[in-house]
Amino acid sequence: MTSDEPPPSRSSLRQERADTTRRQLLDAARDVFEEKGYRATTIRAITSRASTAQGTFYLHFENKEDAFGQVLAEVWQGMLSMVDWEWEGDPREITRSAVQSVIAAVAMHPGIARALLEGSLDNETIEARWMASRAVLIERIAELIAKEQSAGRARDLDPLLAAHALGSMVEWVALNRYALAPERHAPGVDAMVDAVTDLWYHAVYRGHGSG
Amino acid sequence: MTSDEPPPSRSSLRQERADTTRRQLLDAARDVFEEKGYRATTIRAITSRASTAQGTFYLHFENKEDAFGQVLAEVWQGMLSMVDWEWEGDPREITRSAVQSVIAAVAMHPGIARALLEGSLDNETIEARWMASRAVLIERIAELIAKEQSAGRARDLDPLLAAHALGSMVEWVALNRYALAPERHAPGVDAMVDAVTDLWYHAVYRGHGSG
Amino acid sequence: MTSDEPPPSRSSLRQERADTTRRQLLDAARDVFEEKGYRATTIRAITSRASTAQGTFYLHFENKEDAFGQVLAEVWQGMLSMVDWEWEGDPREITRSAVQSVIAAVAMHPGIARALLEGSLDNETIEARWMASRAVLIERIAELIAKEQSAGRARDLDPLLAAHALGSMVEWVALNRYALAPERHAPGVDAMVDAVTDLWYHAVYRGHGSG
Amino acid sequence: MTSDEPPPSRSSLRQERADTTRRQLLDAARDVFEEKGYRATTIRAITSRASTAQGTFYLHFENKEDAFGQVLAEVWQGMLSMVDWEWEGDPREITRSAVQSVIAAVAMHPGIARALLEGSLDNETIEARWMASRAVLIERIAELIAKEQSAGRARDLDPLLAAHALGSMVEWVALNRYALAPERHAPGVDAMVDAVTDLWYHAVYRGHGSG
DNA sequence: TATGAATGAGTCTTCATTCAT
DNA sequence: AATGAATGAAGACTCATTCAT
Repeated sequence: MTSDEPPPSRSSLRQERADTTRRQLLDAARDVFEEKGYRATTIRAITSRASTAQGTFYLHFENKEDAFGQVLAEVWQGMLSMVDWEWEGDPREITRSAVQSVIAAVAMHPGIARALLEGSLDNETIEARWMASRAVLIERIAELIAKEQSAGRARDLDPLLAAHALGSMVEWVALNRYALAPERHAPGVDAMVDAVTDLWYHAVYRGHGSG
Repeated sequence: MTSDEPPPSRSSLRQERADTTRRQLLDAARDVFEEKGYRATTIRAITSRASTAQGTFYLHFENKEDAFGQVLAEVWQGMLSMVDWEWEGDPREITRSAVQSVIAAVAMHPGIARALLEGSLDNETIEARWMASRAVLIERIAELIAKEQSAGRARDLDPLLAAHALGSMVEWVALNRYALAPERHAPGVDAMVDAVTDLWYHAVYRGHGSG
Repeated sequence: MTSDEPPPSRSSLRQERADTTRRQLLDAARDVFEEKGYRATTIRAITSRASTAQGTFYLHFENKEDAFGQVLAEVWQGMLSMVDWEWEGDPREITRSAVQSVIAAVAMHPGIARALLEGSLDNETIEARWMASRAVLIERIAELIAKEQSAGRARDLDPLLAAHALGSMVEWVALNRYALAPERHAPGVDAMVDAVTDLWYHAVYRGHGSG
Repeated sequence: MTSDEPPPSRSSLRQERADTTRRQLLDAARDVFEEKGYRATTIRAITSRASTAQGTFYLHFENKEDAFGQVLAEVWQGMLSMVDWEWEGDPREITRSAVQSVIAAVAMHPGIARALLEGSLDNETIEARWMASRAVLIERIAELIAKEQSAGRARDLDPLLAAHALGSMVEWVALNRYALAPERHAPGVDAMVDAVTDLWYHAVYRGHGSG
């Protein structure tokens, strides 16, 4: 009682309960989206896995789209932190780190990545969110290219168009190899990262002797 | 048509009718898929546009997936013929032609391209077909790279992995820019083709002075 | 076969079937609306009573509102034909006939009348339909009053306002006595008609000695 | 308030709190019923407007029906006091006053009036309350008519039936014009009151020359 | 071959009410 | 007295597919 923590108020206890429920729902949602994809995921499946009444879902989310958004935010959180590249240092390493981040993120949550694709085709809000997210990434790539051009290291190409193309390359390679047709025995993440990094590097950087 | 043909048997007449109906359905299906996408397309919408009864659809197609497959076969036909690149000549021109083919094909049938993506996420058969189709394309790219390597023009890289990455780049750029979010004021096809070709070329070919 | 009737075409046979189904649904809808009112009536209740699948309902009606509209049209049909008064003859008889028509119509289908009231409060389309229907009736009453004024028989009063008030009187008496609170032992239709007619007559017509 | 009162006991303080809460809820309920009508009013909307938890509602009311009843009691209170006509004086003025009271009451709380109608169709208890309330009013009208008949002023008609009809006329005119379809450019309250009064008067009172 | 009426499974969402704290 | 999280029942509507004619 003399400690600097306030006694747990009535509301904080309830809050704790609510948070638990919310977490159960969010975890369940993540799992179901991962397994079933966006459209095939039903509210009932989520609440059922979370051992909750259906109505409880709507206490914590507006609707399926909202729940997916929150699941994405969490997974994205991890992905974005990975994407928080070091922009300083060896160009090749920077490139590699960027490529690695994206591919690893998709490889880690292939079902969610696939659901994102599916959700975007089904729901304009999800599409808009994703496109906005992509735009940020591409913008950063464009900035990197521009900076390297200023330093005389990168070739003379339109930074934004190049960023679009290179970002697309990484993204689609990742989605195709790890989120679509996952039955194929894809090459390991590392080999893929190496190959893509190599292409990216030579596409952007100038004169490297013989390659 | 005048006399040297046997009088059309009853069955051939019937066959002719059936072919007409089939064609109407196929045209209608193509249009509706283009407009609505895969999931949003209903059998009723197709038969309605074809001025046919709903049941008639099932005389000519097994189900929606089958109809989409047949639509795709026709459109693909056109797309693949465009992809029938000239593999001889100036490497840069070969590259450009390949890039151009893919982007133009998507730009010409954006709705179908989007529906293909959507259908693949919804239906394993469609996904498998697409993946098979992709594999052919990628295989050809890999062969091209290998050949250029033999000729000493291309750098030393894994042809298949590189083909995957480069094919993905072109494909996803095309889909993103022309089939998804088409409201964005995308750069013209030509500018995009130039930019992608340039990246591809420098990524693959060796030593080009300063770039 | 030699008669002038065409042999029943395939479609007419099917049409007949469809008409039967439609009739079953319409009858069922009328009964359920009559029993349960507007809101409490569910599609399932209707199709269940009609021994039909739920989907079949939507083959014949757009939705509940539409079905109610069609039920109303039939019942209304009967009511309107009753309301197709003779506008010539003894003023008192005209008045009586009008009053009688409305009250009898409600007394004959009290549940539907109640459902109409309920539906109007729930659904703007239904409300609009009813209001339009009322407007016609009131307009006719107003015309009658105006005519009687021209003939020097009716008092000098605003025909439209009077029509509103008198129409409301009949309508609400009917609804209250026969559609709401039907548990009360209401006076017989005839006594009510007499009383209302008498009030109406004296309210409108001029100088009748002592009454 | 200053000193001659005993110090408020803990329970009376609590009571005071409760009364405040109750009042907030009642005010909120009145406002929401007025705005949304009976069915569309949710407990959540009421407690939300009252800045109260949902559970609190059930400490003060049994359910929605009960809350509406209490709201009605308050509003009715006001309405009934208006209906506390002067039963002495010029017959025409008495009539006018009665008509005016009803119409003004509805015009003052159109939403509540509409909700009453709606609630009556939804809930037997509300319907019974209303019917009981109506009965009192009609009874008084009947008494007035009987009295006027004794005085030789009113015509020879069944007082109760006439009261039903005349009460209905006023009530339904008011509800229609001011609580339902309020978008119509209704005639002003005064014009309507005049017209209805005029009809009522001539319907009931005897021999007034030419009108 | 063509018809089109019939089927019925499947899903989101709202809301009055309860109850542990 | 107050809280507010949790409950779970209830209902409209779509659509791929079948089948008797």
